[in-house]
Amino acid sequence: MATNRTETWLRKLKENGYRLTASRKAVMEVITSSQFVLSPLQVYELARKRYQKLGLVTVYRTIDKLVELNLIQRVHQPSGCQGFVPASMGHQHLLICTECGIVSYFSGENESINPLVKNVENSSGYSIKSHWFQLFGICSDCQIPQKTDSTI
Amino acid sequence: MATNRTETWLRKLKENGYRLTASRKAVMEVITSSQFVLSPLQVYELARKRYQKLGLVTVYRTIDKLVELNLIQRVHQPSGCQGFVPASMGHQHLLICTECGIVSYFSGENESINPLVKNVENSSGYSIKSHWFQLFGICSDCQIPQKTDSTI
DNA sequence: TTTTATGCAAAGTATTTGCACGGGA
DNA sequence: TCCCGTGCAAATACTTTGCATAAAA
Repeated sequence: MATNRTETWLRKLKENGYRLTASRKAVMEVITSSQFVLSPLQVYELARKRYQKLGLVTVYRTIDKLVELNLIQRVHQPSGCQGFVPASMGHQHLLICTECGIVSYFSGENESINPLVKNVENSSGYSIKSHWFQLFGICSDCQIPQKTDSTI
Repeated sequence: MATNRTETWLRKLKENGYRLTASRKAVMEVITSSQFVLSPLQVYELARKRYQKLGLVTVYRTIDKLVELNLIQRVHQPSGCQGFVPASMGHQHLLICTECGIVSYFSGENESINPLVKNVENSSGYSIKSHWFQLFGICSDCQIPQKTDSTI
């Protein structure tokens, strides 16, 4: 079942002259509907449940396109950076649970980050183009000892 | 020539029961004396100028040890995360020039980041364990059009 | 002398490319 | 029909492991 987000994505693909194929649909639906960081291999395994003939290579190629269209983003973590999540709308930052891997977004530009960036810009002489800000922690569900595992 | 930092590193290696070898010295001196993010392969190439017999495998193994001893840290960038720089003392953040790759450090905890982290912690219910904050921009040297390239 | 560290070769992973076929538009 | 997209196989990184030798302590 395609979510609203998938619809949007499919439209955006079309707008950019890409074809709508079963493979792409399967890959998009998997990433769209996941709250967790997924590696290409995980995407492949999950998407094959929706479209048996899918190949891993196509997953890589589709991921490239989705990144290019700014529909998904690569997530960097201490454990590696081969994971992807849907791109947040506007500029948002990631909050990642190191227990279950669930990802949420937050923003905090004006109040805190922008002034700091300005400070650094002034004192360093750099022209600052972008920033990364990510938080790692334990989500409320994972703080309850009994419930540590998760499904995608 | 060994810098002061290299001396410190060699001492720390010794303290932790590791042997001081020509290979390790070469690797450490290269990373210590570079202002730039270096990949294992780059470290290998540079360190071989100091110690011809060095093997790439030893570079990987030495990097592991240096990370473990908290003497170097992995740097995450949009282009990938196989680079390393000396670990900053205390908790600092990275400012990376996307033109020449030079890395510098800044701090900005109390004034801005801590309150934001607290906010997110309260509103999300997460127990936040760590954060990443990195800035990307163009350093003052690279802002002068004539001088864009760099050497390591 | 003892034991760690090294370098080489080989084995794993992860990702990309070449190419003929299949399926969207 | 036309041509993009696909899957397979192979190629290419990148990194780790096994093992006999070299070298630090």
